[in-house]
Amino acid sequence: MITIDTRSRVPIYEQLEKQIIKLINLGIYETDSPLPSVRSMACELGINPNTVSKAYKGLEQQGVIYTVTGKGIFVNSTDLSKIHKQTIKALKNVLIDARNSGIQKPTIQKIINEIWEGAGNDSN
Amino acid sequence: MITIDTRSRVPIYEQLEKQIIKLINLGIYETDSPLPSVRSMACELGINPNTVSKAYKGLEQQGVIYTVTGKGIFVNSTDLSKIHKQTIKALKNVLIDARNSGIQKPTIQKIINEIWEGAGNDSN
Amino acid sequence: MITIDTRSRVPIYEQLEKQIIKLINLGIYETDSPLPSVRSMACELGINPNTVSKAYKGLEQQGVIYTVTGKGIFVNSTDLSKIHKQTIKALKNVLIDARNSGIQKPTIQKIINEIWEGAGNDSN
Amino acid sequence: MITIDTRSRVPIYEQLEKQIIKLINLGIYETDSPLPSVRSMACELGINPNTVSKAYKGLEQQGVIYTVTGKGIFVNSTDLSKIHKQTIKALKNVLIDARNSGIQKPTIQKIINEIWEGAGNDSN
DNA sequence: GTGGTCTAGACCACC
DNA sequence: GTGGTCTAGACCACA
Repeated sequence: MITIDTRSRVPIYEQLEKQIIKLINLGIYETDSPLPSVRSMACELGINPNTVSKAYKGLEQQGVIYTVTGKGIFVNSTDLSKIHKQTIKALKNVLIDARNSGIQKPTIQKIINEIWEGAGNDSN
Repeated sequence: MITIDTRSRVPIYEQLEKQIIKLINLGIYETDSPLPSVRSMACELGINPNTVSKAYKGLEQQGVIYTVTGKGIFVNSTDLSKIHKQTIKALKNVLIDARNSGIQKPTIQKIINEIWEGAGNDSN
Repeated sequence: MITIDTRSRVPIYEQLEKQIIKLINLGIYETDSPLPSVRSMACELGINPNTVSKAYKGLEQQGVIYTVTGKGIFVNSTDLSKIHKQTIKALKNVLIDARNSGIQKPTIQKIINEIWEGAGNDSN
Repeated sequence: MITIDTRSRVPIYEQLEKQIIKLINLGIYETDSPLPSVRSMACELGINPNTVSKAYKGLEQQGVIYTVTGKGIFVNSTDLSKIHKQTIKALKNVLIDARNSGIQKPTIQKIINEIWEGAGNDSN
C-alpha cells in the first residue's frame, strides 16, 4: 500500500508522512485504529526504523496520530486541517513562482483538471 | 530590486535565481543586456560572490543567460519555456499532495485567484 | 586507481570526472554500486571535498551517477551515451582544427591506431 | 573572411589564431605578404585591439608570422609544423578521452570521413 | 556517517 | 575590470 522511492530527492520520512496522510484521507486508516508498529513498517518498506520513527513523530506533532506508550500508534482523527494549512502554504509558494515566471492562469487550470480527474499517482 | 532572506530555508542561490527570472519575465532584464557582475551583485546583496556565481551558473545551465568570460553575464533570451517546464513539474507534485490530503478543487481555485489578482510578493 | 595532476591546466574536477567515467566504462564501478564518499575520495586524493563534490555533481547532471542524501553516491547506469555525445562534439572541433591547419588524413589514422592499440594513459 | 563568435567559450584570440592559420594553409595569406594591422583587424572584427595583438603575438611565438617594426606583420612561411604539433597534442588528448569512455574505433572513422569530405565549417 | 549550502579569501585567464 | 577554479572550514538535514 505504501511505496518508497529511495532514489528520490524527497526525504524518505516525508514520502512516508504523505502516504500515510493519503491513506487516512481515503479512509483506509480510520480514527482510533492502529498504524503498523515502527519496526514492522520499517521492515516491510526496507528502510531504517529511525526514519519511520521520524515520520510518525512528525505526524504526531501535526496532531494526526497519537501514541499510547506500550500499546502503539493510532489515528487521532480524520480532521486534516493542520496538514492542509501546510500544503496550502507550499502550494502558494509554487504558484507565486509560476506567476512570476510568466505562466498563464489557463495553463494552471488545465493542470488542475488533469490532476483532479486523472488517475493521479504520488508525488515523489 | 532583489531581496534575499538569509534566514529562509530556501537556499540563497535559489532565491536569487527565482528573482532574476521574475525580473527577466517582467522585461526589466532584456535580451543581451548584462546582469550585474558577480562581485557587484554579491556586494549589493551582502552575500558571497560564490553564491551569486552558483545562481548564475544554474540559470546558464537552464539556457536563460550566457557568460562571456572577461566581459560579463548576459540575458540569453526572454523565452522562459524551459523554466516553465520545471516549475510546472514542481506545481504538479504539490497539487497531487493537495488532492491526496483531501483539499477540494474550489479551495485551490480561490488560492489561484488570490495570487493572480493580488499584488503577491515572492515565495522565499 | 585515480591520479590527479594538480599542476595540469585541466581543472581537477574535470580530471576526476574523466577518470571516473573511465572506471565505469571498464566496469570497475558497476551500476548501483557506490562511489567513494566525497570526504574519503577527497582525503585519498589529497584535494578539497568541494572539488570532489563538484565533479560528482557534474557526473550527476550528465546522468551517470545519482545521489541519495545521507547514504552516498551511486552509479546510475553504465550507459555512457550522453557522455559520448559531448566527447564526440569536442573531437569534431579538434578534428576541424586539424584539417584547417593542413594535417593530412593518414596522419590522423596513425594517431588513432597508436591510441587504440597502445596501452595509452590518461589525458590530463 | 574571418568571423568571431563573442559568445563562444573559446577565447577570441584563439579563434583569431585558428582562422589566420586556416587562411595561411589555404594559401590566401602567402609567405611574406602582410597581414592587416592590429588596428584595422580589430576595427573590422569589432573586437579589442589588445585581443588582436595577443593573437598576433601567439602566432609570432609559434614562428608563423614575423613583425617588422614600423612596417607591419608578415607571414613567415607556410610551414605549419609547429602548429601541427600542438594540434596533434590536443587531438591525442581528446582521442584518449574518447577511447576511455568506450567510443569505438569505427565511430571515430566515420567522424573523420565526415569532416574531411564534408563542407566543414569552423570549430568555435 | 552521508551530501548540501555558505563563507572568506586566494590565484588564474581573458578582455 | 570580468568570470572560473580551488581551498579551508563552518553549519545543516538526512539516514
